[in-house]
Amino acid sequence: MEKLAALRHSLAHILASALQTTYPDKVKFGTGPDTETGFYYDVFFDGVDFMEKDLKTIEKQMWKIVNQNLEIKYFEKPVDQALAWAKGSGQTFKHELISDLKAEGEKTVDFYQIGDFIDLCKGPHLAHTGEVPKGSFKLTRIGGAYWRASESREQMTRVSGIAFESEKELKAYLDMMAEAEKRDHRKLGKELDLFTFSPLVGAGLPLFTMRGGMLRKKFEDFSLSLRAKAGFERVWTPHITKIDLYKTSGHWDKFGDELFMVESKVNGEQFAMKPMNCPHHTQIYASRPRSYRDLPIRMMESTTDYRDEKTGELGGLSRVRSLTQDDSHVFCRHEQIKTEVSALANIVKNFYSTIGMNDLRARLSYRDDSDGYLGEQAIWDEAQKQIKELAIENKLEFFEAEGEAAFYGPKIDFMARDAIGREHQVATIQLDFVMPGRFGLEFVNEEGKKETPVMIHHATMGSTERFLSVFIEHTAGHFPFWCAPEQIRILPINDQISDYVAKIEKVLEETTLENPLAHNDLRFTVDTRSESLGRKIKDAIAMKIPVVLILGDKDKEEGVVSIRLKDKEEKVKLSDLANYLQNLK
RNA sequence: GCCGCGAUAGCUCAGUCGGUAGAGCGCAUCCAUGGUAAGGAUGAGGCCCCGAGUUCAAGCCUCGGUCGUGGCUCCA
Repeated sequence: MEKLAALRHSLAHILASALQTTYPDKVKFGTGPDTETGFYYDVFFDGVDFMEKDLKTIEKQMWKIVNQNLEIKYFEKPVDQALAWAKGSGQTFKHELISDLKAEGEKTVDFYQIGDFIDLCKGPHLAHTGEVPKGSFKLTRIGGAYWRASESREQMTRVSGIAFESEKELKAYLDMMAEAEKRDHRKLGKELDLFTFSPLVGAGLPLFTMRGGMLRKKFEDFSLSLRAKAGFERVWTPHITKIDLYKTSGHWDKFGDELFMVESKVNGEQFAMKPMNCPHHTQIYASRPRSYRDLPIRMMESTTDYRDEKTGELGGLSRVRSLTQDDSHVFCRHEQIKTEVSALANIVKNFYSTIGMNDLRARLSYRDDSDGYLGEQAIWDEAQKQIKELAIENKLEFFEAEGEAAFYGPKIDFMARDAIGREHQVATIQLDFVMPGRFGLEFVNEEGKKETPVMIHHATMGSTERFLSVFIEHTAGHFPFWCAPEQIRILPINDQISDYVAKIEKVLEETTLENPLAHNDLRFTVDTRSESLGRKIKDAIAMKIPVVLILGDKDKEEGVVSIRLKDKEEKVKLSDLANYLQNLK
């Protein structure tokens, strides 16, 4: 790993050196670290339009440096000399970095030199540029990046590359990326006719087609049914609200800019489109006096929220402005937290193992020292301690992350690994000791005294839209039988067997699946187009229909249907067809 | 929101020097009635994203907007 880091680190310097040679006096360098897959360098181009097509030239120049097998020389400079160097060479960003080092009390600064190119850096580095293995790296893209990751600072150009220890590994990575591109849910959404966007409707506002609508419904129903079994009851809340609700909850201060506003034409009254549901749910809780005997109270909903996300952040279904949450809230006593969180963790495990995403990790998301969190530190400390205990008790594979908490409490965020090894954040369980107090929620305890309940927030899929983007890419659009919008397609070979087709259709119509996931009537179509069988099969495969029934004269004579699944073909007797379908996964 | 890139038929895309537009697939009609990944013929289909500007003339050049996209920042 150390070796790989040195390689990538050195490549960042070689990249910078190549840029320096190609654009003398026109580049100012920011920082150039190694990354999980390669390296990048943030540079400021002065009067140069650096374009994607220029990457090839730079890459060639980099290989030139590699082939010269230059020594990568380490030396130290006293901090003031380093500052003088930065000033003299016009490297204003480097100057800023060195100034900060000086302010931190550093006496000397580490440098590495490749040929004429000097850069401050801690290393590690290769000893010579010639150690870069043949075919081990590639410049991939350019993008924008803020200097020091701050929106208020200069825009740099980030030149990124990928690098591995061998050409073979590089190729494997490129293959993985190509596979990811093939599975891109935006592409599949179009090809499989699942969802669309319209410029007339607006950015980040997906429209689900008939097929996509069915897919959504299957998952929303599944999520609701799992929670119903755990004692959750359905509520319903309106999509707009007076902003007072969010002023009370704290969302107004934190997310006010991202609220869509609606104004009454009658009296000018302002309403906000709801960006989340917890505050509404508190008002259901608050609608009547609650006794400790009523707790825990478990509410669930599958409902659409609206967030005015910055346009640059929208993308496919991953980040939208209308997002549907399979949202749940538990109101309970402190001593009930364990049981409730465990039940929710089980729902999450059950949901993801059922759909074949078994590789789940939990991220325990804690607060950091920054502002913007509500509630006292002592309460947070207790909540974070509990979260960790719960993760251990529930045997979750977890890691801890500071600065990832919600503003009202710590979270257990679940990350699922998909079929090509990428991790996606999906479910969440959040402890909230803040919001109930802000809304003055209470219940009467055994002694007749008032107590404040704890709130537990949970979403199994997170947002339906984002979840579907993950699931589409996980399955590459090969949906399991239970949720496929079109489960079965019948392909008659000619027009003369329509009586036999009708017979099969009747069987399908009369079959109700008993599988709890697919508890419903079968969704099937008949391809009656006057096309060749080859064509019909090709089209059915293109649409990734899980079960294709081929019917011709021979099948009719034998009283069978020819079934074509993704990976096998078989013949099934007409009398066994219903049973066969019951057992499909 | 910021830094780039892009938008041409339903889809994927080509369009040279500024001179009013093309392919493949899909679609429609007809023929062919077929056995496991493209049968044949014919035809329809264009506000070249929108709005200004430059020009005798704009798909092409300039500016603004919309939408998409690669990054950054943000994410209840």
